[in-house]
Amino acid sequence: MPGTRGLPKSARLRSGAEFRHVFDQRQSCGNALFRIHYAPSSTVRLGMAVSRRVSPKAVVRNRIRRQIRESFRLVAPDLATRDYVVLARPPAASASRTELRDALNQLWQRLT
RNA sequence: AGAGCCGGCCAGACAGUCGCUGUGCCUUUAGGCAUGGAGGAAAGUCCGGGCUUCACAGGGCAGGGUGCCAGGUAACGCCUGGGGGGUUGCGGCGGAAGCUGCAAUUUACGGAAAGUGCCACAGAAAACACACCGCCGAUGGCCCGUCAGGGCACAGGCAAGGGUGAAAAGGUGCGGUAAGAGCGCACCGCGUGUCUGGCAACAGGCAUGGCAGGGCAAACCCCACCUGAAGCAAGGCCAAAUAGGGAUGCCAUGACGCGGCCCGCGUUGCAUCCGGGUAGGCUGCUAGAGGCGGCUGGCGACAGCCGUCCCAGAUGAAUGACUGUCCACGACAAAACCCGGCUUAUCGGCCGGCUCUCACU
Repeated sequence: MPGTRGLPKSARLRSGAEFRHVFDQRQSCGNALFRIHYAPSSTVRLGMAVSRRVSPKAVVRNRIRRQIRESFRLVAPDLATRDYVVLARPPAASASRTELRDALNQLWQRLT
């Protein structure tokens, strides 16, 4: 079923207001590497927050972002229709690819 | 073949599957097909431009920057070529001081006879130079001696030697002298003048002065030259919802408040239009001091001409994920308006040039 595992623009949070809305719900869960905030919505959407505080190097931040995107893309159809904001925490900067994936999958599992 | 230096280039490769994003086309509002999609430093933001808005008659000051000369460039604090100085090594000349050839390396390299300031420790003295040890004591003084002469080191002379220091009024040698001193002379160094060569920095020759004067200007400062400010979150355009502003019209010619009443003033309804402007969107946004190849000019940086190519354009922010195979097992690190430099980070590999060593013909 092609298309069901895509990640078009409509499936992403696009503005500061949308991010603020999710954070203001104060609903979240997390582990050592990530924290996921969520809020009710009509569709499943993703937002990412990987700040300079996680790592000053753009390369490292990009690597984390891409793992989040890919991980979300694969599980999105199984998730409840909500807006999610994945917040990276500083230890994520030194984690390996598989560690990042495992940590994310663990959190998605809890949210389904 | 190996080592060193310099310059240029590459930055795991290939295949499959699933994604993201720019453009074009087809179908249609969701897709399909084709094609493009991080760097040599994209980085640090240290300089220089373009572009944009604001400011601006002209001149000056302050502030900031640059600092041997010439050239290159849009411009530069960059680059190229040249000059001077320093350091090191190997030589040459000379009795020495010193001079000089080659190679490597280094240099913020205008001014210290405009002024101010600083120069620890050591040392007698650190700048109108000085006199601790020392040398002399010719001259004057004292003493001894019949004379010849000798002694003392009081006045005084000296700055050669010792010692201190990063640095002590140029160095070497000869003469000279009581001892000494550019006091005299030769050579070297330095200053001044002049001539020659060079666009110039500067170099060389000749003459001349016995010799001016410590260092620090990446201390203040002086001189010459340059310099308006802020940055794409610049700037331009479109523009909801809500609140508020302005204009016009309409209705009762109303209602409420101030007031004893009239006039008056304030508040209040509906519709249309206008301008400002927030969220948001569009633009700026990538064809350019552009890449590649060739020819010509130039020692070179670079320039001119011709041909050819189009080579990221995101915006809560794409350029990725997974699997397999192979190898020299993959570093530093990712655009955010665009260029030119500088600086810093970096696993490896390829190509060219020069020098040295070894081997072979």
